[in-house]
Amino acid sequence: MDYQFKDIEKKWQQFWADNNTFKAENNSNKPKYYVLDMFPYPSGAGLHVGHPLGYIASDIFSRYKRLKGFNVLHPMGYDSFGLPAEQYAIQTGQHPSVTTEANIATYRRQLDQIGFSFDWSREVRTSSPGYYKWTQWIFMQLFNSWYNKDADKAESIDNLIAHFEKNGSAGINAVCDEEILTFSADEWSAFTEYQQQAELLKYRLTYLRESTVNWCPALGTVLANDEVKDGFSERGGYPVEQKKMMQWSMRITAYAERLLQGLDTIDWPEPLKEMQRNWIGKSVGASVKFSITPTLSFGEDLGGANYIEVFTTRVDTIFGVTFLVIAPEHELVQALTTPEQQAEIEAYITQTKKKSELDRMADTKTVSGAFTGSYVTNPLNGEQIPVWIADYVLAGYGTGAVMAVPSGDQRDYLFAKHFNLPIVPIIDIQNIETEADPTKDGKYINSGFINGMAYKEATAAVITKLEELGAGKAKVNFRMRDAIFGRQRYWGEPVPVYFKDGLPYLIDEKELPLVLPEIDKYLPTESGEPPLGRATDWKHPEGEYELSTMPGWAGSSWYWYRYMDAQNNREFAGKEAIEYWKAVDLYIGGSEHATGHLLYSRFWNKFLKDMNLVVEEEPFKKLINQGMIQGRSNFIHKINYQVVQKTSNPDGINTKLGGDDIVIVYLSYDLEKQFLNDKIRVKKLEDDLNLKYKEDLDGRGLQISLVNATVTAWHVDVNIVNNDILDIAKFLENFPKSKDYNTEFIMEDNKFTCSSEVEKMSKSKFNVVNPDDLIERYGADTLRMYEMFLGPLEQSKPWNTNGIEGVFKFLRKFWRLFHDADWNFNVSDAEPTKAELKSLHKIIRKVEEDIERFSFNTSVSSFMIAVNELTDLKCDKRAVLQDMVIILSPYAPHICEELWVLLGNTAGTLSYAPYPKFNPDYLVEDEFSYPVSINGKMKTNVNLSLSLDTKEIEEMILTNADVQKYLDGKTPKKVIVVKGRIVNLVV
RNA sequence: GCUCAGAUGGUGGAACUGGUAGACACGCAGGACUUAAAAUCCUGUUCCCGUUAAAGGAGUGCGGGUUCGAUUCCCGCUCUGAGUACCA
Repeated sequence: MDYQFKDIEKKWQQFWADNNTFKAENNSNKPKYYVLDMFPYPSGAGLHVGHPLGYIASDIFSRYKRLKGFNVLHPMGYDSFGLPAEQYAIQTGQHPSVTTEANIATYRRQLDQIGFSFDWSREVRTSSPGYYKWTQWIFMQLFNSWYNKDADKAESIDNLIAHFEKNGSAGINAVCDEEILTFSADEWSAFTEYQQQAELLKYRLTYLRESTVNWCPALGTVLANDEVKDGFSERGGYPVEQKKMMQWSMRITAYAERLLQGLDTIDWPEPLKEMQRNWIGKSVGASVKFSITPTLSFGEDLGGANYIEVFTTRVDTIFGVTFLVIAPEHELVQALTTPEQQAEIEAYITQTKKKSELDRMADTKTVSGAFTGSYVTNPLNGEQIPVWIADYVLAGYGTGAVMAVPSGDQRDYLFAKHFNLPIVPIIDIQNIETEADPTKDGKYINSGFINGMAYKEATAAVITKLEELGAGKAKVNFRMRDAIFGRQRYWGEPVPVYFKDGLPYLIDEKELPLVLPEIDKYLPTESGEPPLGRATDWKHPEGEYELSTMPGWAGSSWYWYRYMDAQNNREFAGKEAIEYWKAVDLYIGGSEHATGHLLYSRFWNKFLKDMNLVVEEEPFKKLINQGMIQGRSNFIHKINYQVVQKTSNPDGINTKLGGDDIVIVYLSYDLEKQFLNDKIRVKKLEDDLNLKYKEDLDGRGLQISLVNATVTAWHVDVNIVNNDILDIAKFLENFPKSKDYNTEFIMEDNKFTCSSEVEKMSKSKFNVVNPDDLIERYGADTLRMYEMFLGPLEQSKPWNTNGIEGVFKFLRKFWRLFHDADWNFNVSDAEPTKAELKSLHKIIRKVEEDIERFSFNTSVSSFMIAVNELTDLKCDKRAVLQDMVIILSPYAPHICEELWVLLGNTAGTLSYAPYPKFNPDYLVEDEFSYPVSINGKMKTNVNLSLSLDTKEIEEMILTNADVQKYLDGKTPKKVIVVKGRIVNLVV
């Protein structure tokens, strides 16, 4: 029979499901291998076309690893809490769980028909109570923990309480809020319950704090920094504003250093690691205190502080400081402002506030600021330094204050120039005539005791001096902020917390899961509380439950552990399962999760490790980014002509644009250039059109004019365009507009071509290609191989189905190797020939090498070469073909299962068949065709035995008649012979 | 601005540690089969010049360099994509 992909694929998908072919055991003599895909959010649009790319790659790898004798865990699930389902619920009143369920069904159907080897018995859904019970449980562990900097790990809050009871706050080195109390053991005991809990909250790894959040009024929720792009929400593109709110936060900053260090231990793409490094943003420097010049005559209260603390990465430039700049929001601004400067400062602050965050970011060129009137003292030379405020200093970074060194920092330089502040050079080789020079080379000048020193020495000396004076110390600063962990939304995990006297308490573990309550509407309450405020009975016996829910990243920050032991209802995953699978060996997914999911997951993993709940410090040993799939749009070109009034009126010729109601004229793209410049052809077309539509035109006294005609490109559905050639019949069928109007297609040779462009894939651009359609037309095996054939996995590429025919032809050709001319299955048991074995072993080695380096596109090409060779050799030997079936099976599993059984093997054994062993003996050659180049230019080939040594080769080449011809009697100056590779003659 | 990635025929792309640039596939052109079309098969296909096959020459974004030899290594630049953005 001919290759019937539909029957074959359905049959084997059913077989795999019925026989649990890909069920992984949590125990095996085989080595383990864990292949993870980023699980999808089940959106209403169905599986996004970008998804299969990574899934196919990971599936090929999983199937390959099984053949290689590994116990492979390859699970799939759904990140099923999220905004779109809730938006839909708001519009339709339908419960998000209903939509989610329906969408999951679609996803499952789509995934199944691609033939993935997932172990579905381990499926997870973040929105099912059986799953989010453990998300809530992990939240509780975080609540019950603090970060001990001395031990450099998280510890139980009970340890901290014990310490407080015994020693008070002394000797605690914790990552905590800035304002903590200092107290003795006795004082602690004397604290009320409320005071104790309030104090402990400042240490917990998840805590409540008033923070400035990205509030999105349109979505009615708070967004994480990585969900905001240029002041707009990433999802939906609604404006985002800054708002102060009581919020749950996660003390991810406690792990900043470990998150940074850990990057060096994992095999991830360098750009991705770089993104995380930038996000963490470690800078090594020093903090310096500039004491405020005493006796503030205007008598403001400084609140105990008599200094401004700055953070700098160039403490060596401290002698070049000529002013201090603090953020307009800095807490000392009011205190520092002198009465004379009051008006100016106030005006500046008002002006800054008016500017939105967006403007402030966009407008980096204009210099602005205001003088407070106060001065501080440089701790190293006692100089009086004016204090300014300016919005280029950010309140949220460092201490919100900088020491300005205009000679070395360009922004400070511009500021100094603008406000006429002094610029002092501090390094002998510095050139500061037109701009700042941040050099670290040269020797210091104008710099007190470090004059004459070099950078390293000077930095150390300054820090030592500052420490002596108590005016500063070495300090490391991170850009990363604690992660906000709350959404004012319904469709998320409820936070397992209730409030008593305004302080949060955990619910009892026995009460988990705290199930999402039913509500009447999915909108905030009239008083502006989150949707959970609508639930009746949303109360704990001791107090009110938390009304916000967890953010999207909560459920995805630990899901790979749930796969290890998905049915466990006593633990998030059993110890044995965790100790067996340990960590993910290969993770494939998009780089868009670089600073979200992938960072939060590493954070939770490190925390779980500190709690001795998991065994690995890093969750994803190797990670590969699949490239983004862009859209490839097609355009149909329409001629915009004019319709002219036949009889001119007194004002001359009356013209109007367009004539769609008479006839729409489309121009084949390949004709466009020559056509519009060809006056004769244009005139001919004009006459033709006027003749053809004469009746209609005459009736209205009109005439078509192609003078000054232009062409406009319109998006056309890529699904009715094949290799840029439009299917006109389908076009007329699909577009109502074309049906109701007369339509002309200007073309040659019956081919109407469209132009194309790469842009974002979207419905509005008619460039969405649904994998379902391709499977219908070519089958899953073709789709799988074609997606790999497109190019390197990591590279972004437009979704273009131009070459899919070639892959389909390849599979048919492969099928034909096993069949005779009448499509009868027919293989021979004869011994394979040398040439057949050579082809086979070439591909065995090549595919193995390619898969190991994730170069799937090159192995598809190699398969084609192998099948071409075997076809030419008319190979029908079982010994060769059976091995071919095994090595091709990870790529095209359905056709291979079918052939495997036709070859007489037991159904279902292919997935665990041993991978053929490569034997180099079959590839040994005894001759090589040496390319001979002269001065590096390839001229000719000479066949020589590989047993010859260099000297003999040289002789043979020089005496070769062909080579002599090229040498033209000259003797080469130099002869380079690389055995088995090349010969190069220098003349 | 900074950081990272990339640039090879008409198109997607190949070329492992410097060693025959353009594998494989699409498209295109020509041919076979067919009443015809589709499907299938065969041949050709980097460009220029030339042609009976030839023989030349140029060529991996641009300009230099190292080397017997560079798509590959080094320096400078241009463009494209991604991330990030007054980070002190």
